This record gives sequence, structure tokens and C-alpha cells, in this order.
Amino acid sequence: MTKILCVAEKPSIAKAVANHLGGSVPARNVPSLRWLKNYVFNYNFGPWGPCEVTFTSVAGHVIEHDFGGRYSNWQTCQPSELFDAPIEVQIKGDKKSIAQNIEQQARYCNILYIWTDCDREGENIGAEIRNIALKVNSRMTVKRAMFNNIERAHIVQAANNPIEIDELQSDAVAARMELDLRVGAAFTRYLTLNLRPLIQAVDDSIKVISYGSCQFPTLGFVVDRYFRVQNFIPETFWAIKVMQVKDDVKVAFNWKRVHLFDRMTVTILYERCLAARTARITKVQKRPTSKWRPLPLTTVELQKNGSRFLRMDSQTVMKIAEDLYTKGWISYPRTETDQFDKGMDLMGLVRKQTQDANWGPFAQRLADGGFQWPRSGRNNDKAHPPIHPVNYVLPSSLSDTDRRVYEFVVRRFLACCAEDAKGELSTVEMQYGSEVFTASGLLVLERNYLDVYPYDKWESSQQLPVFQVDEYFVPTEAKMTEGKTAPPGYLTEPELIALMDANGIGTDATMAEHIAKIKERQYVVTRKRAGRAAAAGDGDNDDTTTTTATRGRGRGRGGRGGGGGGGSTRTSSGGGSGVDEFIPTTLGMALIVGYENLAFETSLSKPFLRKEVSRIQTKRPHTPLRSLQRFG
DNA sequence: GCAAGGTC
Repeated sequence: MTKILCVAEKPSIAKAVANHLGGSVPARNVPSLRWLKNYVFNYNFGPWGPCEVTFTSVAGHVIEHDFGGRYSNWQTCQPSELFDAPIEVQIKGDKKSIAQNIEQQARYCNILYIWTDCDREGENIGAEIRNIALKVNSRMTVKRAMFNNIERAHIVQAANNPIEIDELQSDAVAARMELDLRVGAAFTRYLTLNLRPLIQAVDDSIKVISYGSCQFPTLGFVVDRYFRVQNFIPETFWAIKVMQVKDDVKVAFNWKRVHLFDRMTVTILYERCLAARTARITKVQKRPTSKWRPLPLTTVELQKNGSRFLRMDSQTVMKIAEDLYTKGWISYPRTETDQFDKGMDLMGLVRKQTQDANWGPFAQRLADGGFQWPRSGRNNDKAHPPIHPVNYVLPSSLSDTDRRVYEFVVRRFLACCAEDAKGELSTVEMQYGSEVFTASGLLVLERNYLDVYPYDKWESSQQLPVFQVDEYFVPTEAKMTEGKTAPPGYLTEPELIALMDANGIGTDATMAEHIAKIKERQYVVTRKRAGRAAAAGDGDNDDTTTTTATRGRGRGRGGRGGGGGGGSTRTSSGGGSGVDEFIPTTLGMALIVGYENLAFETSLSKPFLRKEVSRIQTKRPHTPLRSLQRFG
């Protein structure tokens, strides 16, 4: 019988796929690795007929790239030599037994079937596996499976339709690795050797001054925001506020122009209001409104929400999520996908949560007919589904931090499967002199998903009294107010993650590491944000209000702002005290300013270069072999 | 002692 060796990127995939193809198959231990198993069974693959299968896995990359010989020593070569020094390739120290396992199985197999994730890294890991196997058995046929999730039908379909490894994607990854290693090592050694004497005179705890294609843009975002705050020039603005008491309710009307930066203009408009004496209601509207349930959970969202609601930094959240994943409570936590595959049994997952004391009743409501298929976002990495709970675990059996992350994942999932919240928005428009003012009131009618998702807030506001169109009144109060624009806050972790995500800096799996790295290198420090001034403009009687206004002031550094590093940072709730904010150290600022002043063709501290590297990699179609065949 | 990327 044909013997076939299947290799997945991680043990969990090997296990899941083996069980789909072979029924519940026994796991054989691999020597000296507790967590690595070989699954042995028979399966009839479409193209090859009945086969004896060994299904195993690696754990990410197996191969390591580094400089050898005199190039590995900081003293025996010039950093600049690293740009064309030979790079040695070898099996990673802790992956030796994984490689041995593949070699041993490959010796007596006819076919190597690669089951790594269908993303760029997966393609490269697949090529690593192939090279290891071919070295001991050069006559093997090599194929790879194309699959995006581990639903049974999809896996069976993939098993019977092998394709080729995508060499171009794999090469793209190899090129990125080489660039990162050469540039990172060369610059890091150069900086460290040249600047250390200067810096250690001030602070001898600084051992290494590193450069990396991800850590520097990350630092750049922090420094960029810091300068925006420092260079901010407050500007005075003026506004008109109108208040009307009706049926014992104080109604605050907001000026449609919000505020203007010219006092004389506002004075004239204000005087026109007063001269008109009476205001007229021009529009009364009630319309249904809704607050959308959240999208399925991605890694980036998990990290952002972790900082916001769970008060954990992104690295901590990821560590806990990985832990919950290995224990089998939640799905794989590194995913860019915010849409569930139509074939998934989401209702089954909802039912598993009905036993919980807190969110169980809500899950039961969904099971009893409230269930709605989740919204679909725009991202699909074709490798993993959104993060969701896979099994129920009693929260009291988890540690406090584990419990909070698990609870968040569960509540988020249930919220995704529930209905949007529904409400009614009343708006009243009023004309006063030449100016238009509006007031609005929200009545929440059905909370729906909000009942299980306390992280979102949507509250009924004070209800508006009944107004009629063409109703006239002399406002109870009308006044001109003065305020000042306030600088944006320093960068917070959720903002930093959002910037990295938008600019393609790092991957979902590594963003937290880059943030931790710039802290470790003492390029930035974090501190708790002090309570900022309470939300301004509640319509109360303080004449001097402070509001964030975005108007191009503050001598921005450099023309291009790096994808929205700008000022619109404060939420209307004025909240955010207690959140960690990032402040660059003198060293961090000096590095960014120094690199900015280097006359390269493109900036090394702004995200564009790194984004470009990722973009060029992505431009490759997934199966370029086909397009090559067309020409050849 | 350097990077970034996988995953345990």
C-alpha cells in the first residue's frame, strides 16, 4: 500500500485533521517531545487510492538563519559586512527531535503531504518540511493541502485535491527573513558599539540599542504622537448655546456649526439670535435606530479590547489566550478573520454555554430562537476562524486573569450571535435668528446583544419633551461660550495596536512582542493616564469649556502622518483615565529624530518601508504556478 | 548580546 506522510503546522491541526480522516485514531508518542504525536491510520485519498497514513506536525518554523564564523562575533567583523556575509541555515536547537521525527517517517513513505496553514508563512514552513524530508528520501512526491478551516467536509475536500507548494510565496518569506536579519543585525551592532559609551555614561542599564524593521516604526508612532502633544498650540473658539425648559425638562440645543474660531463672527451670529427673540421649531423627527452587535473577534480586536476593558497589556492578553487555546477552551487566538464560515456549527457552540450561571440564560435565549448568524467583516486570512469559545469551562476553576479573558471571548461570541440593539432616536431642529440648533434624545427599546456584552454602552438619554413643527418660543437661555482646543493624549496601547494594524507593522501574533520590545529596550515607558478633564460641553453652565478640536495646528513632524496618528483621540465620553499611555524616553526620541535626519530615500522610522515589504509579498497570487504554466 | 516570523 502507498505510504503517505502528512505534516501540519501545529499539533492541534494534525489531531483535528487526522480525526476527521481516520475516525478517532490513536496518538503515538514521539520520543522526547511530550506534546508531539503521530497519528497512524488508513485513508483513501482521491488521487492515490488507499494509503497508510502517518499524520504528524511541526510547531512553526523548523529552520533557523544566522551568521556563522567570524560574522557571529561582534568584534571580529564590521557591521557593514553583514549585508553580504553568508547566512547559515540549520535546524533550530529545540526543533531537532521534530526534524528527526519527519526524517524517520519520510524514509519509508512515498508521498509527503503538507498541511501547513494556507498563508505566506505556512508556505515557507511547508518548504522547510519538504527540504528535510527530501534529504533522506529524494524520491518522494510532494503535495500540499489547501484548507481554511477544520470543518469535516472542507477537510475531506482538501484531502482529495492536493495542490503544489507555492514557491513564490515561500521565497517572499525567505527574502523578508534575510532582509530583517541583515539589516537588523548590522544596524543593531553598529548602534550599540558606537553609542554605548555615550549612553552608558548616563544609564548603564542600557545594554543593547537595537534596530528592527518592526520595532522602529512602532517606536515612531509613539514619538510622533509625543511631538504632536508637545507642539500643540491651543486655539480659542467660541460657540452659541441655547437652552429651553419645557414640561420641566431642560433641553440643551447644540449649535449646528459646533464652534468657530473667529470671535467677531460668533458675536454677530449670536446677536442675530438675540435680535430675532423667538426661535422656531423647523423639524421634529423620530426614527428607529440601532446599535450594531460586534463583529466576530480577531486577534487585533482582542488585544485592543484587552487594554480597554480588561486592563491588561497586549502581551498578557495573548499569553492568556494561548493558554486557554492549548487547554482547549477557546479556538486559535491568532487570526485576522472576522467572518464565520457558513458551515460552522455555531448553534452547537452557543448551547455549550447555556450551563453558565451568568451568561447561560442569555445563551439559552439564543438557543431558543434568538440566534442570528453573525455579521461578516471584511477580513479572512483563509487560515483560521474568528476567536470563539470551543468548550465550556467553569469560570471559578480558572485564575482571575484567565477567567476575564475567557469571559470576554464567550460574551463577545454570544453577542455576535444575538440581535442588534434597537432604539428610537428623536431629533428636534430649531431655527433661531440665522442659526440652526438641534437637540436629540435616545430611547433604548430592545437591548438584545447588550445584555450579554457589558463592554458596549448604549443608554437612553433624557427624553425630549414633545415639540411641534412651527412652534415658537423665546429660549430660556442663550449664551455665547468660549473654549480652547486641547492636545490629543499620549498614545495608548489600543491606539498603537490599531496604528500597527493599519500600517501592516508586524502580524497579529507579533504586535504585542514589538510593543514589549520597545519597552524592554527603554525606548519608551508607560504610565497610567491621569484623569483628564471631564467631558466638556454637557450643556451646563461653565462658560469656559475645553474640547478637542481637530484643526491642523502643532507643527507636525514630517509631511506624512503615518496613517492617522492624528488628533482625534478622545472619545465623547471623555473617559480613558487609568489607561496606560506611552511616553518615549530621551533615547527613543533621539533614535527616531536621528534616523529621520538620515538622508535615505525612504524613512526608516515611519511605517512605509515595512508596509511596502509586506505589500510586495502579498501581491503574489496564491497559486502563481498556474499563471506561470500559462506562459510556459 | 543583533531581526521577525512561526508555535509548545
